[in-house]
Amino acid sequence: MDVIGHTPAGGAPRGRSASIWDVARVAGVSQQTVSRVINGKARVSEATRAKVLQVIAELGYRPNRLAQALAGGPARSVTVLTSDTALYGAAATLRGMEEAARRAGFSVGISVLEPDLEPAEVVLRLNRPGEAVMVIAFDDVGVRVLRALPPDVPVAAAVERRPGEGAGHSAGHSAGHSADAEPWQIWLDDRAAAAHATRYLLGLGHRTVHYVAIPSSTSALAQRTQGWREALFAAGRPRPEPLQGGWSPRSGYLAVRSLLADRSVTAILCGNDDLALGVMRAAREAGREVPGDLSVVGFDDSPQSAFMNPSLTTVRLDFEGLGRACFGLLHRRLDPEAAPAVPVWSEPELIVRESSGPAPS
Amino acid sequence: MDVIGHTPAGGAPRGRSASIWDVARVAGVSQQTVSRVINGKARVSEATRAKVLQVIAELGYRPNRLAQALAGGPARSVTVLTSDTALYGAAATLRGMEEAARRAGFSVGISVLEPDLEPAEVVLRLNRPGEAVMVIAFDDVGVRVLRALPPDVPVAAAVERRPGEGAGHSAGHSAGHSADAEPWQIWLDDRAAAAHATRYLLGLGHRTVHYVAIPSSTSALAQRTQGWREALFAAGRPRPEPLQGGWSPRSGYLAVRSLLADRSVTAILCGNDDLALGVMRAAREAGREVPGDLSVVGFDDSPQSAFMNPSLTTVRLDFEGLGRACFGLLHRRLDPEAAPAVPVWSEPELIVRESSGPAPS
DNA sequence: TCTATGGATGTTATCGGTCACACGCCAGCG
DNA sequence: CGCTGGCGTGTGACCGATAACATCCATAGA
Repeated sequence: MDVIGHTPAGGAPRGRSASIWDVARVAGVSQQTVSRVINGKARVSEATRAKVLQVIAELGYRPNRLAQALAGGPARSVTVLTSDTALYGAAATLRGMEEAARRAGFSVGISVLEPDLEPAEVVLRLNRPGEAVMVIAFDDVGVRVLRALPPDVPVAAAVERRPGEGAGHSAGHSAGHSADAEPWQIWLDDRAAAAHATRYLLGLGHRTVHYVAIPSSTSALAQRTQGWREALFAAGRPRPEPLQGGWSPRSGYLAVRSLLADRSVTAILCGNDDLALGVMRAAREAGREVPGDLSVVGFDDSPQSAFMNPSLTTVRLDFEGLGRACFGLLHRRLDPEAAPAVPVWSEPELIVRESSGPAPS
Repeated sequence: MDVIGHTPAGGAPRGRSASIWDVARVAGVSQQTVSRVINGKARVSEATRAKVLQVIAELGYRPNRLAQALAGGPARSVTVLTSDTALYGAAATLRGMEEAARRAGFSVGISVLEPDLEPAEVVLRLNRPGEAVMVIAFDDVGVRVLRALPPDVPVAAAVERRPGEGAGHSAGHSAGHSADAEPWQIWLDDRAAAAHATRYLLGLGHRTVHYVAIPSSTSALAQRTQGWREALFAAGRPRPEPLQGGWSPRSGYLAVRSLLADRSVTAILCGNDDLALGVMRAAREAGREVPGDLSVVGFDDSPQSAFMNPSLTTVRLDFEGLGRACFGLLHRRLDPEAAPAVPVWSEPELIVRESSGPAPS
C-alpha cells in the first residue's frame, strides 16, 4: 500500500475516509495547519483558513475523536456510570447528562453497574486511563463505585446526599452545591422535601405519617428518611419505624400489606412513585380508600403519577436539571476557562393531587 | 484505599499509567509479544505468557481502548442511537443492548436523537468513521437516521416493522429475523400481537375495538395499527379510524376524551401502556367504568401496569431480549467467527388483567 | 542597510497500540 | 547433510491526530 498515493476523487485512499493528511494535501498545506484550523487555537491567515475549510467541506472530512484523544487533545468524552437505566430517576438524570454533554460536544458512554459489581473493576470499563466519568449514585453500588474511583479520574456525581453534610444549607437556587471538600458532588435537597411532604400530611390532620423507604445509598440514614423523621419529631408526633421497600411497585405493595390492617395508619409517604403505586394497590386490596381512608404521597413526579387512579400527590424532583448541572460541574473541572457556568436546577416541589386528603375523622 | 490500576510500582514514567512498552520492558520482551498475550490470538510460549501476565498484574497495566481502536484492532465499541431514554420501550431495549454489549467486552456509547435532528448529521457524533452503531428505531426519527446512515458503518437496529415485509413469517422463536435484504434489522411481531389483542376483545363480546396509536415510525401504516385492522376485517367488524396519540399518558387522555361520550365505544386498544393510563383516566372523568363499561388494553407491559387501578391488560413485549438480540446481530456482523449465536427473545404475549372484561349488555 | 521581532507555516516526535513481515531455531525428511 | 516448515519472537510501518520546536518571511527599529 502506497503511503501518500494518488486518490480517486482527490480525497482519501479507497475505503478509508478522509484524514487530516488528505485535507492537507488537497489544500496544499501541512497537516499541522489543518489541525490549527480545526481547533481554532493558533493563528492562521484568513486565506489559508478559508481554503482549508473549503477542502474540509468538499472531502467531508471529520476529525477522528479517538486519534484526537490519543494524541492528548482536550477531553471530549464522558462515561456515565449508573445502576438501572429503567428507573425513572436514573433515566431522567441520564437524559439530562447526555443532553448537556452532547450540546457541549462531548460523546457519552454508558456503563450499567450490576448490584454484585466489584467497585474497583469499573476502571477497566473506561476507554482510557483518566477518562472523565459521571456517576449516578442514588444507590449503594453507585456510592461504592464513586468511592473506589482512582484519584486521577475526573469525576462528577449526582448523589442522594452529601456525605458528612451537617445541617441543611442551600444557597439560593443551588441547593446542595458547595465549594468545600468534594465540590464535584451534586444533589437535591431530599431531606427538606421529605420534611415538607410530611408537614403537609400532618397539616391535613393525620396523627402521624408512615414511610416506605427506597434502598439507602449509604449505611447512614437516608436523607428522605431523615427529613421525614425530623418533621415528625419537630411536630412532636410518634415516629414509627420506616418500612423498607425496593424500587418497584411490587416492593411497595409487599412492604405495606400487613401494615394496612391497622386503621390508625392514615398517611404513608413513599420513597418514590412506583412504591406509592404499589402501596395504593395494597390499600385497595385491604379495603382502604385513597384518599378517604388513607393518604399516599410519592416522590419523583414520574410522568405516570398525574394519571394514576387516584392521581398521586408527589414531590417533583428536577432530575434532568440535576443531570445537566452534574455535567456542568464536570465540564468546569475539565476546562475551567472555557466551560460555561453550571446551570441551575429546580428545588423539589410538592405537587398536590388526589391521593392525599384530610385525615378520616 | 488502594485501587487496581493505580500507581504502577516501577513501570511507567511519572503521571502516565503503564503502557504496553512499560510491560514489555519490565518483562524483558518486545511490545509485540505483550500485545500477543493480551489478545490471545497468536501463539506464545507458556513461560513467556506467564511472565507477561505477571508483569501486567504487577503494573496494573490496562490496554488503552482508544489506541487499540485507532491501530485497527477489532471493534470493541458501539454507539446506540435512540430517541427518548425515558420511554419504557426504548429504555428497556437500551438496557438489553448495553448488557449484552458489556458482557461481550464492548464499550457502549449513547446519543439521543432529538426530533428535529438532521439525519445526515449523526455521523458527526460517531467517535470515528466506521464506528459500529445500534439504532432504536421505534419512531420516525430513528428510521430516518437509520436510512441516512452511510453504507460503511456497521449497524444493527431494533425497528417497529420490517420495511417491505410481505405476509408475516416467523421461524420458530425468532420472529422477525430473516436472512434476506437487510438481515441486521430486528423486530417484535407487533402486528400479530395487536391482532391477537383485538381478537381477544372481540371474543369478549365487544362489537368492535377502537385503537389509539403511538406515532408511526413510517409513512406506511404501523404494524400495530395494521394488525388491529386486519383482525377487525377478518371478523367482519366495523373498522373505525384509529385515533392518533403520542407516547405520553396525556396524549392518550386527550386523544379519547371526545370519543368516550359515545357509549357504543366499549373497547379500546392502546399503542402503549402510558396511553392506556391516560385513556383510563379519561374514562373515569367521562363517567365510564373500566372494565364494566369499557375495556382498555395496553401494549408493552411496563412495570407499572400490573399495579394500576384497575390493573392493565396488556401485551408483554420482550424489549430487553430484543436489545440483546440486536447486539447479537451486530456482533455476528462485526466478527462472524467469534460471535456467539444471536440469543432468542420472547414472542409477544397477552397478559390479561383487570382492565378488560365482557362487553356491557 | 542590517537586524530584531513576531506572525504564519512546516517538521519531527509522540500517544499506545496493531499489523505485516523478517528472522532465528529446531525437528522431520529425502 | 542440506532443505523445508512451523513456532516463537523481534522490527518497522502505520493509525490520525496534537505538541513542541524549527523555519521562513515581512516589517519595523537602529
